[in-house]
Amino acid sequence: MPHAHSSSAASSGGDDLGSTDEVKVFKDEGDGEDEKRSSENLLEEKSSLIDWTESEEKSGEPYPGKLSVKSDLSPVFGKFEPHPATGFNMGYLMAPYPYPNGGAHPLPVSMTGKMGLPAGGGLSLFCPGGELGQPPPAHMGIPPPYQLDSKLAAGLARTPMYPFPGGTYPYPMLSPEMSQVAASWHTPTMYPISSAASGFRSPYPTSLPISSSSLSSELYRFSPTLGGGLGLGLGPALVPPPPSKSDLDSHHSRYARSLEKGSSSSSSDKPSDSSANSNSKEQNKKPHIKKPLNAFMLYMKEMRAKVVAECTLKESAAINQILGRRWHSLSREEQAKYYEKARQERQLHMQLYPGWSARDNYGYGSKKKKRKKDRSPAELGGNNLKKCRARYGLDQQSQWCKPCRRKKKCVRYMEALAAASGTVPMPMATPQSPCSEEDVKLEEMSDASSDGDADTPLNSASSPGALSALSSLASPASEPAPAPRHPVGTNPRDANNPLSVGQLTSQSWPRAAPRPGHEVISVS
DNA sequence: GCCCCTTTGAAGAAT
DNA sequence: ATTCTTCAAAGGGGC
Repeated sequence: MPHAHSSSAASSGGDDLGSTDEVKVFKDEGDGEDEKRSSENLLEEKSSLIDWTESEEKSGEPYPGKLSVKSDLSPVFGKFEPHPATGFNMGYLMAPYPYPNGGAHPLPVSMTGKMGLPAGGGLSLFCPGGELGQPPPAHMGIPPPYQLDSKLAAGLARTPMYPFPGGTYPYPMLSPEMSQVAASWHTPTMYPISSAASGFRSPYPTSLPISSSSLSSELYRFSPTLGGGLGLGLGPALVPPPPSKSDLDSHHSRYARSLEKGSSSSSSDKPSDSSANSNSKEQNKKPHIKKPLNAFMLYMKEMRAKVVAECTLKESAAINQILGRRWHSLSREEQAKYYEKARQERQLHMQLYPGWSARDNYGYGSKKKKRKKDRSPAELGGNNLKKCRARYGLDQQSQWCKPCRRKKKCVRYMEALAAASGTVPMPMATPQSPCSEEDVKLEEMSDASSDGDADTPLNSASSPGALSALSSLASPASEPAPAPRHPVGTNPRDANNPLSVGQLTSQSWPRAAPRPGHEVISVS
């Protein structure tokens, strides 16, 4: 699997370009020692964050009613200042992290001119209003439950939400209001039992007896499709938007419908408990108890519409990249809110569906998804690479590049990469490059969703040459080798380290790690 | 209409 | 114990 490969490749050094999120955390660029230390601090802090919430839970206060701010805030977080708006958007190539040193400025607008990229003319920005990695100011509070029609959102004026002048960030990371916001954080849940039902302070006591009958009635009563029920005043995770067409396929709606049709089966029953003789179609429509949302999912759900409204992007894949970036730029407290939320979601889920297991959902759907390792290379994108090569007349040695995944010759990518790395612009910019601005933009949107990662050298250590070739462009040879991805005790898979940044098996595009003084830019 | 993409995190499966 | 895989949401896009 590319995941594993990329992991080893990263640790083997020399592929800064192939850096993924976690590499960024442990990246050794710039002030190697300091940043490494900062990265370690970040993980330590995040780990302690979870330990902290877990300890609260263990102490019998699953919902303490407050989410106090730790006093010993890490300098890491203090240093984490989301980078301000950049007028040069890499789209899929955007790095999700702010500059840990806090002193780096993003690519100045003037840079676009230096790179031969119009600042606002031919270069259409995905997010003209500002840098997408910006988390909302804490004082803006929690956005209301929204389910903006993306089309409608697209038509909205692109007024910058955070029209901060370049290089500035107008609000402190740890505003005094943050703790208030955190303190008032309700723990909305995606499950149709309201915290209001059992009290605010401890809505989901572990001792809460959940009988099938009572639970069923509760679920029916609070079904999202039944007019809100006790969902009033609750957050977006608990109060789904009015059912849309797509919602009809959602778990909530399916589940609600199943309840409405008849509560013949206990709501706590697993879906697999229903008749095995049902035809496949019906089976597919069986109540499907979905996994509880993790912290990032909750964050995504909440922030997606906002990002969509800010950007011209519509593709969820691109939006998710932005959200991932924002996620990493969130402050400790802001993330803590979502981790706490997610923890309670899990807790409630466990109570609602005691026998449920994540494996119950394996293969859910019309047909079981093929496991990636069982897929053929073609299924994993090999054909796409071939098609892409044919399309642009590239030779067999051609490698994907990001964001267009076409070839290293991609002018825009190389320019952006060179600019981001501070190196001399590449001599790759050939007139016959297929990457026109519009082309790149379109390709970003299409190619990114049309090929797998198995045959994506940039995403795989199977092509160290391509990686090193590109990384050499982004990284001066004098730079130290990347630090280990996962220092001892920081394995992101470690159950005790749910706050790990990135994922060992990240399927993300490798990103060019930002350097102090350079913003990772985007070509669109 | 199904599946992919893309993100992070959780959890189960596999090694 | 570690690594790998799947699934959560979302919706455009490919086939």
